[in-house]
Amino acid sequence: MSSKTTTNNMASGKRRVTLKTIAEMTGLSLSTVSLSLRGGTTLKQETRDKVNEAAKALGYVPDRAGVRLRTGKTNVIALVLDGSEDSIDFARSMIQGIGHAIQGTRYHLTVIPEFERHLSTDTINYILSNRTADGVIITHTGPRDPRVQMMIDADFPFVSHGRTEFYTPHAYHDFHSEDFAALAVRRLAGKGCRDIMLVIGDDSTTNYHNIVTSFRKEAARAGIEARVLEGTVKLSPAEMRSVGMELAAAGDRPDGIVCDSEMRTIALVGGLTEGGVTLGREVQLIYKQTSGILPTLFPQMDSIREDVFAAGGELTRLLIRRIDGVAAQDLQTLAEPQPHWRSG
Amino acid sequence: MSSKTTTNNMASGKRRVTLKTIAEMTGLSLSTVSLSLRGGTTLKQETRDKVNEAAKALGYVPDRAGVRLRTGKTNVIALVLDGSEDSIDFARSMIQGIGHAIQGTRYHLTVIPEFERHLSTDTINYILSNRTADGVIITHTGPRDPRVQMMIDADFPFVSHGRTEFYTPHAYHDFHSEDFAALAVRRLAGKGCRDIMLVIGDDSTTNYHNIVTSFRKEAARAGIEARVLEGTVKLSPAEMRSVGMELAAAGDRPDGIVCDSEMRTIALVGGLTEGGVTLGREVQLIYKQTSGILPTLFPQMDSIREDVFAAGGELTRLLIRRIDGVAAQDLQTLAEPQPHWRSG
DNA sequence: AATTGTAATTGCAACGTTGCATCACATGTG
DNA sequence: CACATGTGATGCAACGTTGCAATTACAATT
Repeated sequence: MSSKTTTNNMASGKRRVTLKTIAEMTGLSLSTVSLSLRGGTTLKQETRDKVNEAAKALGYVPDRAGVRLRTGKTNVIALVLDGSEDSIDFARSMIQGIGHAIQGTRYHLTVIPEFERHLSTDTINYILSNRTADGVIITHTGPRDPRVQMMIDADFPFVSHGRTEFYTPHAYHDFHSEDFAALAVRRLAGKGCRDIMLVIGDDSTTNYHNIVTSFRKEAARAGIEARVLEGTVKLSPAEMRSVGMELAAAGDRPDGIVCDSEMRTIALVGGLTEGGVTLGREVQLIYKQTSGILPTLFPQMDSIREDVFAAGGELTRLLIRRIDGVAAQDLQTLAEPQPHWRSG
Repeated sequence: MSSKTTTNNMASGKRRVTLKTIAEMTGLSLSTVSLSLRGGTTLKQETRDKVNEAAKALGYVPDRAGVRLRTGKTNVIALVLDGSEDSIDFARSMIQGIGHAIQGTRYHLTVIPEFERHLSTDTINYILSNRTADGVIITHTGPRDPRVQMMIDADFPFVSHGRTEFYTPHAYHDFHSEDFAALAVRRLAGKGCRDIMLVIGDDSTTNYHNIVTSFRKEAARAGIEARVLEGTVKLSPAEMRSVGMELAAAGDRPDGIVCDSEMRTIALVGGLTEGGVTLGREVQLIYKQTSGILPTLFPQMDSIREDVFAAGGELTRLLIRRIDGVAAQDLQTLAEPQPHWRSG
């Protein structure tokens, strides 16, 4: 139809399909095509059909750079990936969850790994100044997390896996750690434990405080002894293992243990076993489970599960709504712990 | 200084720093600033200093959308994340490795999780047609991987974690599986094993074939019996566990086992142990280790390590050089397995 | 004084998109 | 008939960047 090709570089085979291509094909103007594709209601139905048809036939997909330059929207969400190894396969599950929730949307996921312990705002700062993404997901949130503070101040959309103590509300999705601790304590008490111990690591997170508090409260309510073994976050697996051995040998050995991390559970169980303790007999142990590996390894042991895949999905949905302007206080959800009791 | 503000939207506090900002500040033209920042050699040294100074003072960072629109370069590399769970923490290590190698470059990382088994070219197709990234990293490569074929055909920069059997060379970084198998067999033979078994999963990967072949060859050379337990990829951990129990009870029980996956190792060891076998006594076992968890769990057991973090870094460096135009056949490297023998 | 040569700088168009302001045209109203 | 109204469609500028063609500045040569 068209007699003169404009500035097509036909050299490289097929040219990229843009609004212009559709315009040329339909005989409409570029503006009309653009308007139509975005659902302009002032257009004739016939026109809109024609455009949609051509777009589909040509396999048109809007150029991200063009949109981004014009609108400022990156259509990207960023995951700041904590370097901690406490939960096995946490990263994969989280990413899969986000990826699943992202399907069919215009969003892409970029992952920014964190190397130093997450006290730093460097990464967030980078994201904000580079306009890397429209929104951010952070994990392992602390009570007064400086990253949260920074994004609140900048009025930048984000959602945290974990709560904080800030007055200003922000979007979050969190594991209900209080219920986790309470469930675990009640279970141990129900099994006849009188002297239980909480083995817990990262005291920089809000969950740490939630768990400790709830653990103590629920033990008091059940009328049993409660101890907390803190500062295990700095211990290597080998060191954690010897902690287990020492515990096994100790005179005041607890008869029930709650462990908040899979890595520490593995090491601890290794040490206890080597120290001659039979788990489930002399000592009861309940751990927080996220990966599916531990149940394979310790099929007889009680656990309470956090579904990280689901968390990733929920975080994503919250974030997208936040980006779309929903108020932060309407975007706060908790995930209930899922107990997996093994015997009676 | 400037009397009339141009089109600044001073409403929202501070405006974005662009080339224009620097141009206004230095009194130079926009083109000059752009040229200077990209190291134009025809500029006076004085001018270049002035521009650099202003850029630093203002904290200028080039707008990705602008660059991308103009040049077609996305400055993004994409990782196609396989959904398999064989290697524990594979995803995290890989991403950390990539992230580390990316530091200081202009590249960002986007991760695209794969859900169905990786036979599909949908994801690659999406990346190619959307110009999502400048290059792609894929893992768990198969001998005639259709994804590789597709990217070769499209002449699109990529690097695979794993080799293929295609004639056309492509960039890869791979674990030296042949050496892994040979090392393991020799170790077992050296420990006195006469009847060894390879427990191996995903037969869709190239590594599968490499390992099986090398395992058989090396066993023949050592003059010992060699069996291969195939098709374990479809088994759940629980099923794998019972395989271990059956093996423990079998009359023709092997006296040495090589296992290629951490997940299967855990389940297998669980089953064998429950079946009454003492690892390291009646049966020797060597596994491929990637995560650091297994050594904690089985501190006395031999393993051969693949450093996935390092692999991620190497893949990234190869890919970037590929994007920069280096020939594919010059971008092929192998990682040597690192044996961790525990006793003598 | 005019010309040439070289070094340094700049204008312009384009990448693909969006949204506002405008326009063409047919239909209605006084 | 002049004018307003409404319906559809379009022109234009801008987002930030780059690379080429063109321009200027200025010294050196004729």
